[in-house]
Amino acid sequence: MTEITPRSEDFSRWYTDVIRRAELADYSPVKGCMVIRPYGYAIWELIQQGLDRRIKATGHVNAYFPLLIPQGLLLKEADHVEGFAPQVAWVTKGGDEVLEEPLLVRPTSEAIIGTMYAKWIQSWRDLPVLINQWANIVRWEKVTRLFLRTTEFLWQEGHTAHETAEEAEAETLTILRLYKEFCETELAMPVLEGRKSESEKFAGADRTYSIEALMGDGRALQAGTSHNLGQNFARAFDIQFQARDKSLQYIWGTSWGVTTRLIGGIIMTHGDDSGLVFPPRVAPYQVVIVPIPRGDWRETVLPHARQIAADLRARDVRVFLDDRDAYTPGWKFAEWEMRGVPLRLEIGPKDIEKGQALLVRRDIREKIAAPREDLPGRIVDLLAAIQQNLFERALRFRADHTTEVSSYEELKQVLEGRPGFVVAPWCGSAECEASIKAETQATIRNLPLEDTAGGTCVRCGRPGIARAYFAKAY
RNA sequence: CGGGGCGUGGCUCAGCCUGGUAGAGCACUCGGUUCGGGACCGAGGGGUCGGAGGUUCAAAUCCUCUCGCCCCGACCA
Repeated sequence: MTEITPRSEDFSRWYTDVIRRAELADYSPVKGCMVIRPYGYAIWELIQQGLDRRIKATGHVNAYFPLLIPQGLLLKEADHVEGFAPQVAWVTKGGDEVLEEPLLVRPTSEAIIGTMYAKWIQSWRDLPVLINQWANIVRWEKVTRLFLRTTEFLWQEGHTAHETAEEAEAETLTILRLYKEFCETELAMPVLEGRKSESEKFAGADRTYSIEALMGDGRALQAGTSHNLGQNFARAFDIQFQARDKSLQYIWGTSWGVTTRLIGGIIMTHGDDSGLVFPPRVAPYQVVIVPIPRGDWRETVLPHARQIAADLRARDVRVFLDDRDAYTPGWKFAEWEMRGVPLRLEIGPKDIEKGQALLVRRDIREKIAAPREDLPGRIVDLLAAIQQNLFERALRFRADHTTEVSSYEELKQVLEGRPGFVVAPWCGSAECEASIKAETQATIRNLPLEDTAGGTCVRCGRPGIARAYFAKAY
């Protein structure tokens, strides 16, 4: 069996080892593209459910736009082209016919959706348009990494059109908060919400906001972005409406997305040397039942295990009954721990005698002898407790790995030693940002939403416009 | 795209330097005994050695080119 490199020894190897060993994903014959295997795809489905519910609850609807985009459409927004052109995959032939106008495989859908919005929007009465799409995207990345950066990936992308700048800004922030709440509630992954610097913002946006998580190795992961597009795409794609005052106006746009990268975030936030640790709310299996085979266990033990599984399913608990007899209980314990199942339930002759089952928590490895009566209720409570504990643990980790500094020497020193977020005043200049990046590899992850101006720039000593969160990032 | 490393049964690797009939452990299949922290015995199946070309009587091994993957940088969700 493939050994998993301990997380404490080599984080990168641990990450790829555990993904492949747990069968979340595998490399494919296509360069830069991975296969998301059933156990990994189940997590994505749970992410989709949780997110889709929230997106719809805030008034958005789903639609689907074409994968292929005519070259001419991409060219319409100058910053957008410049930002995405290096990453675009092209279709130049259909069958053996060379296309008059090449098609690009969408790296994002502003261009095609903007084009349609121009047709659909005539009046202020048509606004807002609040559409989301679940789709795949292709970006020709130089270097790929399972879940974190692959040539093709899955995501949701919201694209909205509004009557006023204020509405667009409110939408952008609504989604940012939605993402934060989702990550923290469902994934037990704390995130910092904030605004991106000019140099880090989306190609074609006025302002980009992001949520940033901290991984177990002290590097930051951008977990989601929400862009206020201003009227840039409206002008480029001629998305106009007649306003209440009869004047012709450009709409105010937003776009926002999160991707399958979130799965990488879950892995790197909660995993340990024994493998994966899944937050119950997105765990493909929340409980695995391991019956202890002794004697005629199929007659004596298995029926109890089946009954417990049925009771749990009735409470909407995702449960797997591992009754395979090719493996020993000890093997199954290790296997399901590696696969990150939050709660294991062991049941054998001894337990049946005592009218109990043995529960083992993945997060703290606590063993609990639980009486058979109201076992499902106890398990539901335990799953909630595990979810809570994982979030609090991650929050503590982030607090322990966030350092405020006031001098450049201090900033460099902290970044060399213990990784994590480093908070320091910044003057707002791209020059300081770039030189800090060049000298420390750390980038400004984002700037807090609340006004935090004050102090002097950690790099140049001019007045600070904000306390910036620096980190080495994925 | 620059620097480094690696491609040999499903996985991890040995063999390559010094060319001479492809190996190990794990995994897999079948039978049996087991099973409360990664069981054991017995019998099996499976590899044109990443690909192409070259040198040679003979290439996993030597030479050239090429493709892929991993790690570190620059770019990005």
